[in-house]
Amino acid sequence: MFKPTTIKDIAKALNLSTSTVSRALRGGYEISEETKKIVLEYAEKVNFKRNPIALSLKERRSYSIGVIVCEVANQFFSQAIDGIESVAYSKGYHVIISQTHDSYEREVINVEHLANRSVDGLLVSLSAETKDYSHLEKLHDQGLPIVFFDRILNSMNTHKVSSNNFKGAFEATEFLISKGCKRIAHLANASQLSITAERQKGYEEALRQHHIPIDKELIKYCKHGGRDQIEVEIAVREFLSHDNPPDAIFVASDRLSTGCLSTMKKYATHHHDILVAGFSNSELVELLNPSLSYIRQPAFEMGEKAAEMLISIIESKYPIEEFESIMLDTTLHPNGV
Amino acid sequence: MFKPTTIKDIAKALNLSTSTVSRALRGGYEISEETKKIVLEYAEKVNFKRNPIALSLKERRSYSIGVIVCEVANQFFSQAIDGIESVAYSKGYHVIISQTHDSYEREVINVEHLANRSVDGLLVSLSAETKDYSHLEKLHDQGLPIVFFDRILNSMNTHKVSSNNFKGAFEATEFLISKGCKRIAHLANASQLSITAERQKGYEEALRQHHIPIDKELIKYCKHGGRDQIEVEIAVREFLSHDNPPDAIFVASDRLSTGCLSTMKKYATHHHDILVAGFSNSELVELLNPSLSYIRQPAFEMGEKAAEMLISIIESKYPIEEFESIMLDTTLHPNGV
DNA sequence: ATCGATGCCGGCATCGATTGCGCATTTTTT
DNA sequence: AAAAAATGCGCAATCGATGCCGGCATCGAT
Repeated sequence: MFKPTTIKDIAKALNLSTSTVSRALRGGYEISEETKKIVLEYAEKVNFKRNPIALSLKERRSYSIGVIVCEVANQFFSQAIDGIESVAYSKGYHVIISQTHDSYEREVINVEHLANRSVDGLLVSLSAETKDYSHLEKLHDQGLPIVFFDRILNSMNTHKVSSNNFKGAFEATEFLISKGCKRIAHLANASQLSITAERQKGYEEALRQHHIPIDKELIKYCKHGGRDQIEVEIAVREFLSHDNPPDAIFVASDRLSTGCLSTMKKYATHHHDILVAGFSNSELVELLNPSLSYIRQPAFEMGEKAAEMLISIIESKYPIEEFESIMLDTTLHPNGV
Repeated sequence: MFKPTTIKDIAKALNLSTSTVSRALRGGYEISEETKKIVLEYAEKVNFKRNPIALSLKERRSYSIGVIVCEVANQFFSQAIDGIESVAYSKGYHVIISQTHDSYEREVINVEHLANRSVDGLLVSLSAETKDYSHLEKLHDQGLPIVFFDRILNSMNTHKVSSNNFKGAFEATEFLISKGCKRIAHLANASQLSITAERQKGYEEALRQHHIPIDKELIKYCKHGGRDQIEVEIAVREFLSHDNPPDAIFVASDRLSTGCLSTMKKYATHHHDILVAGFSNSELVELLNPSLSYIRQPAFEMGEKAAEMLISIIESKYPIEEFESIMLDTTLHPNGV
């Protein structure tokens, strides 16, 4: 069937040994200019490409990095992936993308799959459901380079890239307060995620500084990250049907933001009275109705940084001792009213 | 660094040969139950996983399939990828995703990259810029299985999956006519794409059947598929500033649809007088303002079908002679007015 | 008792590319 | 002119897993 030319074919055709061909093809300090020219020309002619799989076996590495995200349909992640790819390609690495759909089982399967010597390192943003991290810790202990981005595992000693979630949440909440809102609800992601805790702290701190009491009934978590629309819908409808309903909602993530708006449009007759601000990297935000004030994360840059860090670990000669945590700033985009 | 246990390590530890261990690990009809048990237990204990790279080298295949799309941020493609993955995983294949960003150069690089014996087959949706298909034809001639979906290359003799673009376009245009529109513009994708031609035919046929003259000035192509927002903006602004401007726009693809709406919101003071209908698989469509009537493609199913077809070619013992072209129906979702 | 049949397992080559070592020549040095 | 150095290239091992072939023992049959 599909059978590309190998170094052996060239050797046979040119009546040389495979070693000579191999050396002629790369550097080749020990090969005469003449032979080198013959080999290179012939290789070009038969469109020779070295077999990366054979190389991986020999070199015990694959020049590819694995990316674990909840889903590529999420614009934050697709932008981050663009950043990852731009760095990876420029350094000669493949990128293999794997989606967890915020499921713990899928995360375990995908991580094991990728780790098994087919990637040189892993870029991970945790699934919303994940509470047990042993699948990652085991691999990391065995020496597989791992860098976290966005949804971080604080307890693991490695590089991490995140955005300033506390500040982003704080600014968004303060913006809602500045618009006169007094009862601000918080629609949050799964409680075990790093981003959830950080964003909730920012939200609470803003309320505190403006002397607005924190009402636990106005904070709801989506433990599957809004994997099913219904999960978001239930939470938002509880807000809406509250005896003393909120006059604003601060939403902690992309998927939840749009889910929240859909629900409001569907069920709230008076939805223009409720301001919504949330994290979103969607390019369609400005076209939404009800409108959404949004906090944007520098997804592309986060991807770039994470990929650079991972590749630096992979290519480091010695075990890394000192690990970095990078935090990038978000931007607030007010909208509506 | 990262060094997983190999079959050799097990052999040494158990004082057996590698062949025995190998056979004990899989079926092993020639190995005594006793040795088999010892090997399996030890393998389990040291968490042995066979090295897929070594296997790929030996078997001359990788159990992975490559997917070439313009970008994963596009919901149509991310949904198609979900379909592809669901089939691929269930049959034991990896999925490697590669983005062209509608650039011809990137397509060539990515295709070559994947083809080089690291994938067993390719699932391709052409880039908007691509006019020369030799990079794909060469590989196909060499025997690499290729299946097209969505953006098809008609001249290549292989399986193809598309949606009924003609019918979808026809219905959307007819819908606009039924709403009383008389001057319906068409914002199209790159002219060499299969979907562009099919959708344009549907549009023109609807006009013809309703005795509306076809005005070539009301048809504009985006030859980079709307890779840059500015490309769409220029086209739409030309529509808007026309002496006799359109009262509706039929848009041929997802990215163009949203780009069109943005531009209208930005520049058209009277944008509510212009109806817009277009292809879109975005989950946010219902929340858009200006509103959009949309044609939805069965992206997930298209991905499933394409993956099934590709895997059937890969696993077929004999060269396939008869190729299929599958066409799935779209659905129209009217909105606004 | 000898031969054949089986059961169980090890040796070796293989997939494609790389590389240390070593063997020829040729060129340079003394 | 003889010794030393340099040049150009081939042999064989290696990476991990597999599978053909062949060896050795045990058993039953003739």
